[in-house]
Amino acid sequence: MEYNFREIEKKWQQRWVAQQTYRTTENPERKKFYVLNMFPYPSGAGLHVGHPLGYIASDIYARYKRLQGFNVLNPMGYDAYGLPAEQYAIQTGQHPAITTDQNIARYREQLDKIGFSFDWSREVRTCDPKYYHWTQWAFQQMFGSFYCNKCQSAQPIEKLIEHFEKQGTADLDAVQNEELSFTADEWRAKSDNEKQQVLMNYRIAYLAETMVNWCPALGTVLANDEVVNGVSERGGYPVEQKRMKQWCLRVSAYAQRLLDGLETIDWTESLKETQRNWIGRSEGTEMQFKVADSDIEFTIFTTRADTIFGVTFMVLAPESELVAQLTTPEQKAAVDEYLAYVKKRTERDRISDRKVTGVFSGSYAINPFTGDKIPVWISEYVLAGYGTGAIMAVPAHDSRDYAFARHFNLPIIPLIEGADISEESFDAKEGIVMNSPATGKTALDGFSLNGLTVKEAIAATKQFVTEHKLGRVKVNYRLRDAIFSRQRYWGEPFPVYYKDGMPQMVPQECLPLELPEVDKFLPTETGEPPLGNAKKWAWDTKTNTIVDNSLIDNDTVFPLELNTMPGFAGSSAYYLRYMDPHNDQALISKKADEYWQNVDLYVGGSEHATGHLIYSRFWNKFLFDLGVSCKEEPFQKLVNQGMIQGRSNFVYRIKDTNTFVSLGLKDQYDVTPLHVDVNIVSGDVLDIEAFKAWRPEYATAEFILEDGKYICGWAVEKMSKSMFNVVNPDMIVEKFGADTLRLYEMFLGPVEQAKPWDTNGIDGSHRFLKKFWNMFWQKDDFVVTDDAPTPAELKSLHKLIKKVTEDIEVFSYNTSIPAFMIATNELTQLKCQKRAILEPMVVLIAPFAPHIAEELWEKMGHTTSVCDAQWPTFNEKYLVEDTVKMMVAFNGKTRFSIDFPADADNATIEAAARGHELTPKYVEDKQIMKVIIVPKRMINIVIK
RNA sequence: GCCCAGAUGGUGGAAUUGGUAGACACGAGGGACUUAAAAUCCCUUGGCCAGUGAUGGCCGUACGGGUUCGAUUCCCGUUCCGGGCACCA
Repeated sequence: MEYNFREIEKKWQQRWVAQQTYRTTENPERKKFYVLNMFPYPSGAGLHVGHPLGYIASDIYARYKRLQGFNVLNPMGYDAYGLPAEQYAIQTGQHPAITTDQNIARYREQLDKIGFSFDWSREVRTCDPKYYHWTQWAFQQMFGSFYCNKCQSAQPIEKLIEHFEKQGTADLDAVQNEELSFTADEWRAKSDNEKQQVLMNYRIAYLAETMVNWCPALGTVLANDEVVNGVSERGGYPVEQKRMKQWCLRVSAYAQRLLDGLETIDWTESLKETQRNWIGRSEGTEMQFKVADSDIEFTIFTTRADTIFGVTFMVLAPESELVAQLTTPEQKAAVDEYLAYVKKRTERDRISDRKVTGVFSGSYAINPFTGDKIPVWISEYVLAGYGTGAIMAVPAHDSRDYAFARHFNLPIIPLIEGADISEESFDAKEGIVMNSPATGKTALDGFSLNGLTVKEAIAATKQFVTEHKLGRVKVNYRLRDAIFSRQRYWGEPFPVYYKDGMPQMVPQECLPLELPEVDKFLPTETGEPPLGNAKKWAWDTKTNTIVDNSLIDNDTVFPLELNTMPGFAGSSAYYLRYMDPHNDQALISKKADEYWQNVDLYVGGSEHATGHLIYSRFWNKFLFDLGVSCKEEPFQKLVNQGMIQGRSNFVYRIKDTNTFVSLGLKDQYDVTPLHVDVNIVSGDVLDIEAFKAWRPEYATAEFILEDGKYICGWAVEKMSKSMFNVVNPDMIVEKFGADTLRLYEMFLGPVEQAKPWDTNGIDGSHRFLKKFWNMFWQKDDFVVTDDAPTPAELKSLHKLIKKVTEDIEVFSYNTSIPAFMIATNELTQLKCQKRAILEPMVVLIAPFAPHIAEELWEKMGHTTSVCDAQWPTFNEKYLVEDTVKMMVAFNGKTRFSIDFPADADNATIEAAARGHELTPKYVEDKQIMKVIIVPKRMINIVIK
C-alpha cells in the first residue's frame, strides 16, 4: 500500500482541529510541563525552512512529555509590533494592522501544515488591545514602584513617600538617578509638582533627560542592544548620542539579581557568559580627589586602588559637568575647541578611529595619599556614562592611560617590580608592588603598599580608603537602564497624559488605552512622533475617555503621551499571559500562575541574549517582587537552536557574454559568478529550461556543459531573498510531507548547531518513512498480528526505546532518527508484523512524525489519538547479551575479538589471557606484564 | 585586546565521555528488475600499499608535544573558523 502522506496529513490536521486534540487546561491532578518557543515576528516574507527548526524540536519534546503523562502547555503567538509593517505603512499608507494581520494569516497557514501540537486557543498577539492592556498595566506598576536596596525588591512608591514624610532622605537606601538630600520638613514644604519630580528620581519606570542613541534615519531612539558597532541593528543606519527626555526602565537596579539568577537556571554556559559580560559587574573603589586652590571635590571609580601612587594625571569625560567647573580661564578656548570636536564625532567614529585626543583643563587635583598636585585632563576615552565619568590615570599599568601619557608626554611611574614598561603598560593584576610610596616620600599616615602582591595591595587600599573616609568600596555595572520610548506609531501607546509638564497615569480601570488612528505614519512637521498626527489623542479626566485634541484645556483635558513602547515591551511577559490568556481582570490569575509556574523549556535563537532574554528576566523579577509571578526566573531551561543557513548556488557567466560555463570548466574562462535560484537547481545540476524562463535576460543564454550537464557552484550563506537561496517549507511539505520535513530538519544535525540547509538529503528521510509504513502492510492489506514476539524482535524494540528516550531528554534528535532507521530495517528483515512490537514503535515515532503515527494507530484499531497513548519503557532484560565480544589487544594494539559468556567475571577472563588461550602466537615466549580488562569491552595484555 | 565555543571522509554528521574512528544519511561508482522512465532492491565507497583472491599491512579525527597499556575524547603550545564583549578605568 502506498504511503499517501498528502491524504494522511490533511486528514489528521483536520481531525486535530475538530477534536481539539491540543487544547490544554489546568489540571491539578497532573504534573505540568511548559514548553515555549520564542514567538515570531510575522514578516512579509513568510517562513523559510530555518524558522520551524526550533518549533519542531520543541514540539517533539512537548509530545514526548505528553506521552509520558505530563499536562503540557505548548502555546504559540505573534510578536506583532515591529518596524517593517510601519515602514510599509509609511510607503504605501496601508495601516500596519492590516499588513500584520495578513502576515499572521500566512504564518498560521504555513505553521498548520507542519503539524505542531500548539494550543491555538491560547494564541496571543502583542498588538491586540486585550494583550497590551497588561503591557500597559505592568508599565504603570513600574511607575508606581521604586527599588529598595535594603529589601532587594521593588516596593510601592507610597512607602517611599511615607519615608520622606517621616525622615526625609535620611537612612534611605533606594536606587536613584542622583543622590538627593532633604529633611522631612523640606519634603512637606515642596509643591506637588516638586514632589513628583523628586519621586521621578526613584521610580522603576521614570522619565529622564539622558544621553540616548538617536538614529536620525529611523527617526527614533534605540536601546543599547539595538545598536551594534555604532549603527542601528535594523538597517545599519548611523547612531548619534543625543540628550533627550525619555521613559526609562530601571533595569540596572536588578543587575545583581540578574547576575545571581544565572546560577539557578539551566542555560548554556556561553549564553550565561554573554549575559554576564552585558551586565558587566566590576568591583572597585570610589575615591574623592580635591581640586587644588578650590573647594571643588570630585569622585573617581577604579578597580585598581592599589595603583594610587602611580597616578600622574586625572581624566574627565568631555560630557562631565566637572569640565565646566575645572576649566581655567587660560584653558577655556582650548577646551571649548576640543569639546566642539568631540561633539562632532559619532559613536561610529569613536569606534573606528581610536586616536589619542585630549586637552588640559588647567586645574590640578590633589592625590589624597601623597598631597601631590596632578594635572586634570579632558579626553573622550573616558566615558560619561560609566562610573563617575572621571578617572585617575595610571599610565604604567593601564594601556589607555599609557597611550595618553606617551602622546602628551606625561610622566609614567612604574609600580610593579620587574615589569617592563618601556614599550607598553603592564596591565596584569600580578606581581610585587614598589614605589608605593616611592623611596624618600611619605604617604598619609605612613601608608605603604611596598612588598605586597597586587591582590593584597588592592585589599589594603580598599580598607584604608574606607577607614580614612577617602571614598568607599563600590560595585559598578555596565548594564544601563533601558530606554523605553520610541518615536514610532506601531507600538503600545503609553497610558500617560501630561499635566503641567508632569506625567500622570491614565486610571488603571480605563486600560487598555488603545492606539489612535493617524492619517500619516511619519513624524509631524514639528518633529513630534507619529502619534502627534492623531486628532483624537487627549485625555478627559472628567469622563475618563480619549477625546479630540481640540478640547485640550490643561484643566480637565490633557495631551496624551506621543511616544510608544519599544519592541521588547510586548515580548517581556508573554509567557505569563499564555498561562491565562483570556483573563480580563488580571495579567494572570494566581491559580494559573501557581499551576504553570514558569517555562520548563524555552527554545529560541541566541541573538536575543542581550535583548529579550535580559528584559524579560528583569520584567519577571519585577512581577515576582509584586507577587504576580511566583518564580523569579521565567525560563528554567533554554535551548538555542542554531540558525539554518542557506546553501546558495552559482552559475558562471563568461564576461561580457550571455554564455554560462559549468563549474568544472570555469577556470578556463574569465567568469562572473552569479547567484541562481536554488529552486531550479537539483543536486547542483541546473535545470536549464527553468533557468531560461527564470529571467528574461537569460532566455537566450547559452551553456558550456560538462558530461551534458550544467553543474553549479555552491556556498553557505545566510538564507535570504537576495541570495536566491530561500527554501520554503510549504514546497517541501507538498513534495515530501510534513513528517518527512520534521524528520529531516532534526536529522540535519544537532538542534543547537548552525548548519546549512541542503534539500538534497531529504530523500533519505522520506524513504525511511515509506519503509516504516511498509512494515505494517502486505501488499494492500494492513497486517498486525497478535503473535508473541521473538527475543530478536524484542531486542530491536527495546534498544530503540532506550536510545530514543535518552536522546529526547538531551535534545539529541539527530541520533534518534538513525536508531529508528536501524530498528525498522531489522524488523523488516525479521518480517515482524506483531502488535507487541509495532504498537510501541508507533508511539515512539509519534513525536517526530505525528501524522503517520496517528494513521497507523487508528489502523491498529485505536479510537483515541496516539497523543493519549503511553510512552513505552524499556526493559533491560531484553538487551542483555548471552555472550560479550571482548577485543584482545597486545600493548594497546587491537588484534582480534573473542566471545565470552556474558556472566564471565574478570578473574575468568584474566585467567584465559594468562593461560595463553587467547592465540598464543602473539605471546609466545614473551612475558605477560599485566592484563587490563575493560568490563565488557577489551582485554589488553601488556607484554614485554 | 579579553571571554566563550569549535575543527572528524566528497557532504551533513555518529562514536556509550579514555576502549575496533567514520554509525545513519546524502552524493558518487557498479549491478538487478523494466521496452523505457520513475520507483524499489543489492554491492562498493577515508587514504596508501601488497595479493588473482578471501584477505593482510601501514597512515589517518586541524598542527606540534605530553599523560596512558590504549587519546577524536584528558593536559600544554600553535594555527584557523564561529560567537560575545570591547577605550567599562
